[in-house]
Amino acid sequence: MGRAPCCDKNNVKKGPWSPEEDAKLKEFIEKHGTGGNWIALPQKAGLRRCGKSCRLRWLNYLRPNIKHGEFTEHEDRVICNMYASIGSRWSIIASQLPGRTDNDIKNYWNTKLKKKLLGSTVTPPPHRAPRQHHRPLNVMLQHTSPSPQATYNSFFCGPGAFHDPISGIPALTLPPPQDYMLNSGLAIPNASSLLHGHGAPQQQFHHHVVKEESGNMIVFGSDQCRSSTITRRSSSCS
DNA sequence: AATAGTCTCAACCGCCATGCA
DNA sequence: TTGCATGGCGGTTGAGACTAT
Repeated sequence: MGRAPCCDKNNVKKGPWSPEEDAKLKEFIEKHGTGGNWIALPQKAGLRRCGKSCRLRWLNYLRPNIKHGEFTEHEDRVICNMYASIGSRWSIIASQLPGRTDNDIKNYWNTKLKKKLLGSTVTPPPHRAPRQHHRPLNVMLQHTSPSPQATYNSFFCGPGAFHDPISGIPALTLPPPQDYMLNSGLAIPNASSLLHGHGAPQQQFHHHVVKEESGNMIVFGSDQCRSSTITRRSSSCS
């Protein structure tokens, strides 16, 4: 027996949302809220849409204070740093960028930022480990390879790791094995609260820490790479 | 101007966690 | 304790826009 569908797919409209549908959804939620039940919402709102689709549309597009368009340099840096630290946890990254959605950030990373970082000579990183979301970060990060950490290592530090296109030096390299506290105010201003938010006990954060020192960006915490720096100018994270 | 190739991003898919009966 | 319904998430897709030839 397969998994029950979340909605009657035959009676549900797919594809791009029309302005009328947008208006209906927005008006309904502004009047009544979501009612804590997205599955029932489309029927109540008179929409022939899947509840998940409504949720996504609201969160990614209709919700107030959504920011669209160009990412700022600061946002770029936050995304780079957090990706280096926690991997593709887009919702967590999005929580650090008010007005940005996880979908937005994910798209931005996949289409622009990643290319900026990797240049054209590097093979893409291996696939993530099977997803372990909703798990405490510290557990995830200490998990067996390929973990986000391993993924990150091979991504940024392994053979073919990306280099500064101008100087040719490794763009992100790492010091010898050592535990570091997640203490970079720049990297993840409230990473510890993120950990707590995921129910993790207070422990040292055994993972990469991205630090900025006088214009250089350094990532700490690998078990195979040495430290060095890159210039901000040549860093694609700028 | 036409066509092919590439890029962007909204939306969908399916998995997993959580809450509740 | 178990099973189901729902929420939330990350990965992927595909249509339309854009660019190159």
